[in-house]
Amino acid sequence: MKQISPLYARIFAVVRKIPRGRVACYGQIARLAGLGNHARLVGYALHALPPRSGVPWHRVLNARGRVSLPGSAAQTQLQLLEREGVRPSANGAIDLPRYQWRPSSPRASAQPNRGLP
DNA sequence: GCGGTGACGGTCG
DNA sequence: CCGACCGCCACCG
Repeated sequence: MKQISPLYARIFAVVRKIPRGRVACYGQIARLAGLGNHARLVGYALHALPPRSGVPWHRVLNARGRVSLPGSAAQTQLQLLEREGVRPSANGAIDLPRYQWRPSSPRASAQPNRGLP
């Protein structure tokens, strides 16, 4: 049994809040977790995350809308995303402005997320 | 206690 | 659009 740091716990908590069919980038998670712009820590935390944690780690992408996992794990993540209705564009990247999760707009009343077919 | 590493982000070419 | 460089911080040996 490993004791996770409160920092990790906060990161995991934020990732858990990502709705289905929606994605978030590492920097966004870091900011929501109160880590500032230290997105690397989020990646590190997710790396230490066991597969059965119940955390939707597959909804976390980098700022380019690309999967950062090396090897076959990337395929797995893409498959999980596609299963939720999130599909990459022709160039292989996910349309962030289209799928990115918005916990709550600073300027509520405006959700530029329209465009879903 | 120190040094290297990494599921990143932003900038430059 | 893509690739390379640097910075930033926690974890591991």
